[in-house]
Amino acid sequence: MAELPDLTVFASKLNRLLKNETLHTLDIRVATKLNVSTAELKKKLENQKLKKVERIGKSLQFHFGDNEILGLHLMLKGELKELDKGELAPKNCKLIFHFTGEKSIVLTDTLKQATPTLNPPENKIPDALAISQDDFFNLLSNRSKRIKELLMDQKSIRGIGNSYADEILWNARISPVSTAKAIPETIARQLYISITEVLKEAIKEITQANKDKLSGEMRDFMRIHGSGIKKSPTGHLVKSLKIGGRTAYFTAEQKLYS
DNA sequence: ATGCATGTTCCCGG
DNA sequence: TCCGGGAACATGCA
Repeated sequence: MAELPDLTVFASKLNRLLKNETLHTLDIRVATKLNVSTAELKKKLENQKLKKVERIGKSLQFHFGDNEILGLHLMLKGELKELDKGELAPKNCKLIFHFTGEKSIVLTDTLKQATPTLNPPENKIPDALAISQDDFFNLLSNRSKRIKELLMDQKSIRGIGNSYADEILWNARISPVSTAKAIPETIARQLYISITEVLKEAIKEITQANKDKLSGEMRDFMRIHGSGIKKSPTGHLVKSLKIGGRTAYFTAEQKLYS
C-alpha cells in the first residue's frame, strides 16, 4: 500500500483538485469498517464544503465545512481515483464522492479493509514527521521492543511502515533487531534525523515523479528495501530477516545495540 | 505453478 | 503485562 510519503502526495493532489468544492453526494457502496451509519455519514457530509485534506500518520483526513472530519485509512489495498464525468463506478468500489463542480473521486478496495471514520477521536500519538526529539528519545528509552517494530508501531509513532522502517534504519546504520532502549543517545539522535531525512526525501522523489498521483506506491529510489536489491549503495550485501511477520532488509553496516 | 508483499487486528504461548 | 509469532484478509506480480 501507499506509505506516508505517498499519502502526503495524495493529500496535496486532493487539495489541488477539490479544495473548497462542495460535496454533492456521497455514494456509499460498501459500508464495512465505517464507524457510523451510512445515513449519518451522508447527513453530516453532503452539501458541506471540503476545506482541506491532511495526512495524519497513515491516514488521510478530509475536513468538511461544519467541523466534520472524515478520516480514511487505505489499509493494504485501498485506492483513490479520479472519476471522469459519466464514467461508471469501477469494480470493488466502496465510496464515491460526487462534488458539485462535477468532479468525483472513488475509493476502491479489493480487500474491503479500507477504513472511513467520521470524526476520528483526538489522538496524541505523534506523527513521524512531527514528533519532537525529546519525545522520540523518551519513546526509545523505556522500550524493550526491537527498534524496527517500535518504528512501525502505530500506537507509539504514526506513519512508518515496513519499507520505510528499513530505509530509515539503514540510513542511521542501526540494526533492525537492536533493542530500542539499548540505543545510545548519540545514535538515537542520528535515527531521529534519519526519519525526517528519509521521509522528506521520498516525498520529494515521489512529487517529482508524479505530483498528481492519487494511488499506488513508488519505491524506485529505495536503497535497501526490496527483494531485487542485492547490495546497499555502499556495496554491502543486503540480508533479510522476518521481523513481526514482515521482511526486514539490512546490511552488516548496521550496528546491533542490545 | 508457488509464494511473497502489504497493515492491522486478534489469538496464542512464553 | 509485555513480548513475539502466526493467521487472516484479496490480488498482482515474479
